[in-house]
Order: sequence, then structure tokens, then C-alpha cells
Amino acid sequence: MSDSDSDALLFLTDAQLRRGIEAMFFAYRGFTEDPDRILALRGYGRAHHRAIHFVGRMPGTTVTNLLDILGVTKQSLNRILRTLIADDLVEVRIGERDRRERRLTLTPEGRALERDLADAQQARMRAAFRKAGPQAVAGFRAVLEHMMDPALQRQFAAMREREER
Amino acid sequence: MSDSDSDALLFLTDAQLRRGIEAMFFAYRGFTEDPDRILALRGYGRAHHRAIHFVGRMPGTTVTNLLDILGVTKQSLNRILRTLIADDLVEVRIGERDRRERRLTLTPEGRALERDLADAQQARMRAAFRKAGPQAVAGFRAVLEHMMDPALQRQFAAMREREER
DNA sequence: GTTGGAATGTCAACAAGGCTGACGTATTTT
DNA sequence: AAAATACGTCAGCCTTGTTGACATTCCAAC
Repeated sequence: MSDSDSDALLFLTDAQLRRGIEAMFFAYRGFTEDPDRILALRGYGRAHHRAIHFVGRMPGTTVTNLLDILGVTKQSLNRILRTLIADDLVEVRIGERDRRERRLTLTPEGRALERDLADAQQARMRAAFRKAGPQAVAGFRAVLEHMMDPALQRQFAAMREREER
Repeated sequence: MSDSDSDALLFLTDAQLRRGIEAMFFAYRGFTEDPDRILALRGYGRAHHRAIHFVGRMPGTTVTNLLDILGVTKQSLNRILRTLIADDLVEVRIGERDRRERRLTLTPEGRALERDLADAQQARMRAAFRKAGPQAVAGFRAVLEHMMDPALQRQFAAMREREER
């Protein structure tokens, strides 16, 4: 291996990878902290946040679709969904074309909570993005995308397209 | 605001921030997946991984120090440590200067598991780093650092210095 | 020296939120 | 009519977070 080759690969050393791993761990804590505080006020947890987020993002989604995205069992999701429906944050309608499906949407109250949570989480993300600059943000996202499982990468790409429409 | 200003801030739109948030969520799943499989074989969870990782990184650390880094209650950590000690992965020595302290180190067996876990997690990180390139990796780390809480940022910087010695 | 407070760590009990397995009920597809 | 799909639910388990009560040790003030 030539000197320039090994130079070019210096960012792949064990030490560098370990730094990446630890950065990921510490940053994720910051990432969840602010919404966690809001959720705690209402006796909810992160699972509720995830459900609210993705129902808000894809209104009219089905339970099965949500299961794929969240990567939990239906029993687990059902428990959370049950409380959200009981608390009138999520609304269920029987599918029109296929009446086995349950179409999920946020109620006005659900949208309000979704905004609160998103605002809190986005504030920190915005600050980090601004301090790091656009180039860094592009890199941040590139690395994260490559770190996902292929199936999730596709999910992610699909959401991006939904965004652009 | 001039056109060039608004152009420069395009990476801070709500849509971009949302993409960042979702990327973070999906990527973290990938990030934990591979070690999770190894841990499951021995009946351990992520909490065990975190403890093993940081004890390996800072041999002779105390319980309190570990608590600061992991951000859980001492009761929670204690339960995990108890199993790791019983399974002979972590060794405890009473502090020499202050006999209230418990100094933690990995046993040879603990180091072996630590390496297995690190190898699994690093493999994915290395692949992502390589595909994204050195510039992206720098950006990735810059954004993550700015996303941490200030206290954790300091912890992170301290570990980096330890690295460089 | 003794004593009282602070720091360190342990044990017990509880809750959230994952999981598996089994089963029931509509509804659609074949 | 039979098979497959979408969803809900009951029961029970595990990990890992929490709070509360308690034991040990150190240190500093008296």
C-alpha cells in the first residue's frame, strides 16, 4: 500500500471509528432529550413520539405500514396506539377500498402535540446544523444513510420523495 | 434578507431538519443492530454493551464516573454491573486511596466480548464511512458533536484526548 | 477523638415498552 | 369453499429505566 493510499484511509482507523461510535451514542441522547421532557408531562414515552411522528408524516397510513417503519411487533405498537386513540390524538378510519385496513390520522389535538415535539427536536437540530454548516450537514446525512439497513434506506428514500411532491 | 442569504440557509428548512431527524432515527437502528445480535446470544442487552464499552475504554474507572457518562441511575447501572461481574467479564477492585470507590476493569473474557461487539459495530461504521468519504465523515462528526449536551460534549472531548495520548 | 454530613454503592419493588406465542374476527383473494 | 391478509387481544416474559430505603466509608468541624 502506498503512502498516499494509507493517508487516504486514515479516517477508517479503529480510533476514528470508535470516535464515530461514541459520537453517535452521545448525540442520540441529545437528540431525544428535549422531546422526552414534553412527553413525560403527559405520561408518554418515546414509543408514542415515534408513532405520532410517522402518523403525522404519512396521514392515512395503515397499521402494517407503521409496523414496517417502526420495526416493532404489532402487540407493542397496539399498546401505544390504543392510548393515543383513547386520548383522542389519533383517529382511526376503516379503509375504503379494503375494509380490513385501519387508516390512521392525527386529530387536531394530535397535530398540536406533534408540532410541539417537532419544534423541540428541530430547535436542537437546527442549532447543530447551523454551527456545523451546509457541507457538514450533507456529510452527516450521507453517513447516516449508509448506516441504515437497505430496507430502511428504501423507506427513507420513499419519505424523501413524498417530501418533494 | 437577500437572495444569497436565503440560499445559504436552505439547509435549515423544516423539511431538511425533518429529514435529518428521520435519518437519525433509522440510522440508529442500524447502528445497534449488529451488536444486539451478539448480545442476545448471551442474554444481554444494550445496557450491557454500553457498560462493557466504557469500562474497556477507561479501565479502572469508578461507578460514579460511569454513571455520568451513561446517564442512568446508579441502581440501573448496578444491576447490569452485577451480572457482568457474576459472569466474570468485569473485575472490581476497591479503591486504594478512597475505599468507597469501586475500580472497574474488563477481565480477559470481558475484553474478548468487547472486541466482538466492537468488530461488529465498526464493520458497519467502516462501510458507511468508506462509502461516504472522508469529507462526509468530518461533517457527520461535526453535526453530532453540536447535537450533544454541553456536558457530554466535554466528556466526548476528554475521551478524544485520552485517545491521542 | 467523636460526630455528623457527604459520597459511594447495594437491595427491593415498580413501570414502560420491548418480545414470543396463541387465538379470534373480518375481509379479500384464489 | 378455502386460503391468505389485516388487525386486535390475551397472557406471560425480559430488559432496563425509575424511586425509596439502607449500609459503608471518608472527611471536616467541633
